[in-house]
This record gives sequence, C-alpha cells and structure tokens, in this order.
Amino acid sequence: MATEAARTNFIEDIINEDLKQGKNNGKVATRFPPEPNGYLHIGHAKSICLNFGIAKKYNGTCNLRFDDTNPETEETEYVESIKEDIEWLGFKWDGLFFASDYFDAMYDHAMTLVKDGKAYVESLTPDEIRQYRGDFNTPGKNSPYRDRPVEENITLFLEMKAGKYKDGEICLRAKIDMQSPNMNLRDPIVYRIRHAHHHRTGDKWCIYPMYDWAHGLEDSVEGITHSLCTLEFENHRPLYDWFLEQLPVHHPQQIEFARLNLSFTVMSKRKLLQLVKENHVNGWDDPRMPTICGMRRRGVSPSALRKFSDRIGIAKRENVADFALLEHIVREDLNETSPRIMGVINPLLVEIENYPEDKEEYFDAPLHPEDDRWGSRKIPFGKHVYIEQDDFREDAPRKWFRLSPGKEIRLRYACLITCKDVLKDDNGNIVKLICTFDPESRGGTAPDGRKVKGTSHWVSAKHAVKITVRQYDRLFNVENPNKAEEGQSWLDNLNPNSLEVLENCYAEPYIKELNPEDRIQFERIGYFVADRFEFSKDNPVFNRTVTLRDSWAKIEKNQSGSADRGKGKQPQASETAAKKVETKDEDYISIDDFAKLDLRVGTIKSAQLVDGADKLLKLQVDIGEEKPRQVFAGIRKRYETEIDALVGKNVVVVANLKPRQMKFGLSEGMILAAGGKQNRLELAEVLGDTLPGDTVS
RNA sequence: UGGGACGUAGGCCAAUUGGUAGGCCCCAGGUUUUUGGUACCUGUCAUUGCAGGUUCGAGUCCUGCCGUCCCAGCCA
Repeated sequence: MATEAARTNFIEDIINEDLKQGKNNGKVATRFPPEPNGYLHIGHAKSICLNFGIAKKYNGTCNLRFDDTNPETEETEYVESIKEDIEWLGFKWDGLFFASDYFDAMYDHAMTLVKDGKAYVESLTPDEIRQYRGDFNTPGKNSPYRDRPVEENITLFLEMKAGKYKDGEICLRAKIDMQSPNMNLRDPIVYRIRHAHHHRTGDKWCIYPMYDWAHGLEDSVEGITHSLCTLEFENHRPLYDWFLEQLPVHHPQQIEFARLNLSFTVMSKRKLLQLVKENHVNGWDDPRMPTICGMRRRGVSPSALRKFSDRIGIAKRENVADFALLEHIVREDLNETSPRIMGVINPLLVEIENYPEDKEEYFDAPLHPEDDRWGSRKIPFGKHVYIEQDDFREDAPRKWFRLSPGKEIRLRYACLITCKDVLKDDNGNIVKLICTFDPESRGGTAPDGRKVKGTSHWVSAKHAVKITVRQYDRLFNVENPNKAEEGQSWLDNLNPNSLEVLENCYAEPYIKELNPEDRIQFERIGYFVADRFEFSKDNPVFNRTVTLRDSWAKIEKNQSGSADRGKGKQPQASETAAKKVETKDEDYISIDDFAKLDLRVGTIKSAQLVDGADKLLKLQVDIGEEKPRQVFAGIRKRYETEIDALVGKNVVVVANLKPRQMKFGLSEGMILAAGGKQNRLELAEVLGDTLPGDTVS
C-alpha cells in the first residue's frame, strides 16, 4: 500500500520513456472519450481515473470529449449525466469537446483523401460489401468501384454530403488492402449516410464519419499525446495509424489496456439497459447497479472509487476484480469518514425494571471513536430501549457474549444491563425483555472493574425516530453472471434477495441533523447513506452501502455448519466468498473445496478404542509438528481386532480443520478413508518415502 | 480456420529489465478494543501455462506446443 505511488503501470512506463526521449515536447495530454449513449459504470471509472490520473501525475491535460458520431443512438440526456458523474468522481476536464465540433475538418480531410486517390465512393449494397470483404480464411475482393476516377469520386462525395442519396445507398471507403489479414484494413468505410437529427448539429449533416476515421482525428486536433483505450481496439490501431499517416497532422499514440470486469455483476451496456428496461432494478441509479450514479446512491464515496481504480491496477490481461476488494476499500474509506450513530434495524423492546418510570437522561457519545475532531452528541436514555433482535438469544450458543437470560451486557455509552426475564406472546414470539441495570455503571464502565465483553447498540424507545432502511446486497448470486446454466439466461443468476426494505427501524434523534447523501455508520451494523433523492427529515430513508465485517457470523458458521440460524440474514459479501469445507452436512464437497484441504502425511503413533463410541478410534498422529495431533476416526469396525497394526502406518491427515471439542476429547484433524470391504471404512495409506508433515497432492 | 493480444497463488497487481518471486484482497489464527468494527501481528497459498534450448544463473532471451480473449457493423 505504501508503495502504491511508487509503482508504475505499463502505460506510465511508456510515457516515462517518451518523456526521456523528449517526445511531444515533454507534454502529456490524454482524454476520456465516452459515447453519449448510456450511463457510465465502474469500468468507465477505471478509465476516467487512468486518463485524468495520468494527466495530473505528469502535469498534463485531460479532455472530456463526447464521441457523438452516430446520431441515431446518442442523446443529450446522457451528456449531462456523464458530466455529472465525472465531476462527482472528483475530476475536472481541461477541455470539453464533441466529435461533432470537428465534423467540418473531418469532412475536409476526407476530401483530401479522395483527391489523393486514397478513398473512393462505394456503390455496392451493404450486403455486397460484406460479401466482397471475405472472411478470416478468404481474402477480400476489390470492389468494382474501387478504381473510380478521382473526379467522379469528388462529385459523388459532394453529392453524398448534399443529401442526394438515401441511407446506405453509397458510402466513402478508404483504399487500403482488401487482402489484409486484419479485417479493419479491407477498405474500411469512412463516411456513411444517415438522414438523422444530431443532438448538436441538428440537420446540418446527412453524412457521418465512422469511429476509426473520427477518433484519430479528434485526438489529433486536440493534441492528445497518449490515446488510451481498451483492448478490443488493438486490431484498430493499424487503421488509426494509417489514417493519420495520410495527413499532415499530429499523430498521437494509441495504447490499449484491459477493461475492468467485476465479479457478481455485469458490465455490458446492453445488459445494464435490460436490467433497467425490464425492471429488475429501479433505474440506472439503483444502488445495486454498477453504474457510477448507482454506486453514488448506494453511498460509495468518490474517493473509494478512486482508490479502487488505483488498487486494481492497469494491465493488458483480461481480469475480473474481486467484489470483495471493492467492499474492503469502501469500508476502509467509510471507516475514516463516517460518523457513528446508533440505529436498530430489527427492534426488540427492553424494559429496565429498576429504572424510574419517568426519568430520562442523556449520555455523551463521540461521533467517531478514533477521531475526536468529530466531537460528540447526546443520546437520550429511558426506562424502555430497543436493542437489535440479533443481539439476544434465548439459548446462547458457544462463544456468545451478547445478551441472553441471566447475562449482563453493556448498552454502548450508557450502562450495564442484565436480562432477567423474557416475555412472549401467544405464538411464542419474544415481545419484550425485562432487564435490570447497574446504576453504578454510568457511561458503560463497570464500577468494580468487572469485564463485560458484550456491547450492544440501542435506542431509547421514547425518543426513537422511525426510519426506513433499504438493505442492498449483490445483484447476482454467482461470480460470473454472464455464464448461465444450460437452458438458463444470465437473468436467472439474479439474486432475488438483493433488496430488503425495512420500515420498522429506529434511530437516535441525531439523524435529524443529517442531509441527503450524508454517509454514516450505524454502529455494529454497517455503513449507510441518507438517500440522495428520498431522504428528508420527515421521511428518513437510508440505503445500506456495505455491512461491517461480521466475525461473529463466521464463528457461528464455522461452529455449526448450518446456516439457517438468524432469520432473514441475507447471504452477504463474506459468506459467498468464504465457502467452507463442510463435510458434516453435505455428502459431497466440490473440487474447489477439496483443493483447499491441507493434506499431510501423518504417522500413527498410537491407537486406542474409545469407550462409549462404537465407531471411533482415538489416534495420535505425527504430522511433523512438535506434538502429535489427536484425531478421532470412525474406523473402529475395520481395525478393532488389529488395532496395534495401525501404529506406524502413514496416513493422509486433513490438517487445516478447526480443532473441535468432542465428547471424548479434542479432535485436531481428520484422516482420509474410503469405503472398504463390507462397507467398512478403510484408511488411505501413504506408501513410499515420505516424512510426517509432507504435503499430499 | 487467417490475424492480433494475453498466460506470475483462489482474485488483482509487482519484480531494479538476466541475479534466484513480493504487495493488496480473500482465507486461518492471535493481540488491543465500550462497535465480535478499526488498527496491529502471525500464518496458509507459486517448481511463474507446458516442453525444450541458450547461460554460472531465466518469470525475464530463443524455439515449439497448449489455453484464453478480440476481429468478418454503413456501432463505438
């Protein structure tokens, strides 16, 4: 992390080299060239950060240029949203341009090409053009119109511009090489006829330049030095270069890098559009969308997005960035910048028996535990408070140090309470907890120094402000949504629980101070943002940006192996990523899981029967560690009569399992076995020259 | 199938340009803690796609193979 600034990517290496050789008079000029036909997403953010970042790093410039060469798909609406997104991300463009600003110059240059005999007007139909072009194996054929006299070409091109022809009737082509193995060089089309209204030039033009012709020229007139684009344009570079070589103009260098892919989401314009059109999400700025405006509404900060772009790096290989990395960086960023507030998502009423009925008091609580510049606020307290349902268990599991009957916990910044009684309704649902508090524990510290490990967030029932909380989760269930199961579409990978709206939540009065887009942490729950559009003092709506890391959830999961404990808990970030090796509840484990096993050679040092278990043997196995591991194996039936013969055998031990306390002792591993004769488990033996502790693969 | 590119841990990115593989995320464990958060520490994880060759020495150079991606729009 510390070396991030020092580290260079391959593009910077190229620029450094160019600078060293005095190219471009030591200038660096980049540009971000979106087509205004859709909303920007996090992949664009990578490109924006790259282009603007390089300009900044080298004291150069970066333009925003809209590549509006196709009047049929482009709209002003998109222009505005793109500008807004870039500014929000924290970048300022040096020049703001449109490809359409250069239509006149592009036309003039095309005419030069025609006059130089390097371009001709094509009269073949689109279909014929395709046929003449050939394919990968078949070289193209020259068009019969390829050798039209220059004069004729000039006339036709003039007429073409004047509107004499219909769409597709004729077009202008560059005369390059119909035999080229690079399809882009088989006489590419330079101008096509489109009788369409352009969002900026209106009806001035009925011919529009193609991307390849336009892009290099745009870069050229703006004096761009390094034209950065994505990998799919690699095949276009020879054409980019060819066009510029035909003219006496500045020739920028095109460099391609790999676009960003993110796990658990889709990035293609088409699919994003489909999600919106088919109402799988609520618009382009739905907080589940990977669009910049979506992430903004989700509560992701511009700095987090910039950090993310930095951290994923720039390279040429196809890549899929980890969604977990994004989440990590968002937490990292929000941890530093978000004030802490208490809010209860799933309230459980607590009555404090020994607290006076009408009394209320205020506790002082810092807004940020690590940064006192934030100051503090007062939190009201009374006889009735809400705590989180998740913070109470009637039957406390192992390692549980939150509230349960008879146990004492701390109400954060307030006092210590002990659970005395649990009240239920006729259906057995818990409706209220009766607790007592320790009047000496003001502020949350025990007067006698006793350790109270559990701390819960809470809200005074009397002062609570009702809020709406929208809990967002990953939009898709699988790492790569594009890969659909046989007979299914990518849409079948959508996570049906990606949004959960909770109306019955409470927060402390401090939330009245908040404004739309303020980012906060609800302590112990996660980071949230006051909705950009819907939040108001009367309608406090919060969107969950990301949960806090939840190590209790992991402990519990590892303990039980059964996930269906806390109701309504959605699969969150960590769970999907941390697929655990569970042999207990599932008959099969995947190859992936199998690869995670740490298999070691172990020598059996001793073996004995386990009293009271008719399947188990207790083994001490040396796997090269300082002490042998104690392992219980369900192989008694097979080896009962020859138990001593086991000693000295080399077996395969699964060494990276969590030690488990069993009725008969601590189990520190498992031994690989297979179904042997008469359905009795037989140990897998390791033969040959091995030492205890060797890894098995 | 012709051409263009790319292969370094489960993911992403490095490696002084030929000197013996490192960081972040994830995962596991621990310390601190009035957030089971944060921070900090420790650990697991790579014979650098494979096979040859050159060299005292190869992730870096050479040869051959394999795999993945891109290109046959009058889209960008």
